[in-house]
Amino acid sequence: MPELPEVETTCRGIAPHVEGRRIRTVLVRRRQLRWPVPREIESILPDETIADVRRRAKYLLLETAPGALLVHLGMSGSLRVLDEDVPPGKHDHVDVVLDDGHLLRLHDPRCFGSVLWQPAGTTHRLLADLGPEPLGGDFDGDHLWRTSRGRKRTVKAFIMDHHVVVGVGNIYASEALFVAGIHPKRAAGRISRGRYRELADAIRHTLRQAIERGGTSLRDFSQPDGQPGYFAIDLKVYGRAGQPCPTCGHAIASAHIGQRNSFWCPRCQR
DNA sequence: CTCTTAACCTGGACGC
DNA sequence: TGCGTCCAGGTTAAGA
Repeated sequence: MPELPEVETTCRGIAPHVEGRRIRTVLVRRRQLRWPVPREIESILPDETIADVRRRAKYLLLETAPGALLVHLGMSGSLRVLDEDVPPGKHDHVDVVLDDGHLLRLHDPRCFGSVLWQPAGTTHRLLADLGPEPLGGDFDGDHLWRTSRGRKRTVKAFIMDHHVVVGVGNIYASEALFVAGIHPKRAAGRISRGRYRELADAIRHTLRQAIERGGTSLRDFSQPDGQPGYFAIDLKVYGRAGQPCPTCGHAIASAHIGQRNSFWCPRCQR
């Protein structure tokens, strides 16, 4: 389920438990995830200290001296900190065992997540061509406007393209377009600068709000029960086909846009 | 270069 | 209850 807010919440949730901790071992129970889990992490990481945990796009980076362990949660992944004697379940694919009796455990039923290795001083190829962070200083409406000139694809597909901006998943794409009043099927290259400024504001606002929710409803990442870090945001249009628009009452429409389920208000979004 | 499509893998919901 | 079908919030490589 992770979109950017969930990944950010996971990052904040695990950081206090793993930063400064030394890695004892890395246990890979299932190597075939989205990509094969590289074997070098099991030999390189033991005895290394996790200096920092950070997020880039939807990747979590656990920084150590020889390099960074990259974790992507895919569609169904979650990370939690557990006592090292908690027995693994069916979909607990990777453990990073720490020196304090805890471990960081990757759980991922659909196996779309990934665990990768990025040697120090290098950039993993999957991170090399990413666009700006939506909550960072390099992202604004002018960036969207400039990048979209001449593009004919739908604006929804455009903002979900992480060469354009990272971290805007299917849910928040629909939500942000609703907030900005832009129809998701409009051609990206035919939207004005002013409206892209509104859209950039809407993307930032929607993501920030979800992260705040995540923070306040954040469950303890070191507890073994319950789902860590996921939270129900009050979505205005996503998943609400046929229900009244919160603004005007018109029925919310839905359709697949580029194979992804999309929701919008036909009256409020043009 | 731009855009679309298929594919990775598993589980849950739903209809018969 | 059992089985088939469809769907899922991500992302990439390949092909048009």
